[in-house]
Amino acid sequence: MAEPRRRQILDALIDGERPVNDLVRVLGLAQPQVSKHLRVLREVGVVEVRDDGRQRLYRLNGHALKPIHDWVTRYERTWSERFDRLDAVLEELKDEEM
Amino acid sequence: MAEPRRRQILDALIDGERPVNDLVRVLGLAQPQVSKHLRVLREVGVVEVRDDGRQRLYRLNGHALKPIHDWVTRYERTWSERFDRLDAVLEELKDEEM
DNA sequence: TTGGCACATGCCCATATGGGTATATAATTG
DNA sequence: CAATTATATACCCATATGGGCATGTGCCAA
Repeated sequence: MAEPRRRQILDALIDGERPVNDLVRVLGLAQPQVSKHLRVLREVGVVEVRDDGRQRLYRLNGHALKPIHDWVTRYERTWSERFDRLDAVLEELKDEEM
Repeated sequence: MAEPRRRQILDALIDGERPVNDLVRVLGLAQPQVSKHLRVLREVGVVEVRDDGRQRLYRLNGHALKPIHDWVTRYERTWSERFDRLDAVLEELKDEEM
């Protein structure tokens, strides 16, 4: 997922399934390389395939991204103002204990 | 950030700044390698340093993780039930238009 | 059934990456 | 000032990674 190309692929799939050739055009990369990236994404489970005649339609499986989301979210408090009020409250509680 | 060791470092810093040697112990890796990882993290801006005598205290800068968070969050709808109700509403609106 | 698509796989190569060891530098202590 | 501690940097090396090219395989159309 650190790979720019792979993120490009996911971004391209965000609103529906697409055949490989579409992605080849989007990435401006040769077909074999795209297939290779797709293989990796498949193995990680972030995309899924469906055979359709001689095409293979790839689609997202965002579920596989949840762990990443969960991980970064642990750090959200370090930038989000959403937690400022909460922090204040906790601070008050701490004071009351003393 | 794809690097497990680097995530370990961030996890170790999550509740406060720490000198390099602490991280060396946490990672169970030699000091130079840890310093190298820290350098990378520093260059990306996800950690910051502060000199303290002959120690260097590293701390998180979660702000640099926001882009990652924002990116994965775009995919949240593909797994989160949070959007199910919203999807239903949009579906209804669509029907009304017709 | 033969030719042409759409796609996957195998192989090669250059570069990037991460770990290991030795060493340099700055601050501290005696 | 010498020795020691904390950290960074420089090199080296093995492996991983990504792209390019050639080729294999399944499916469809004529």
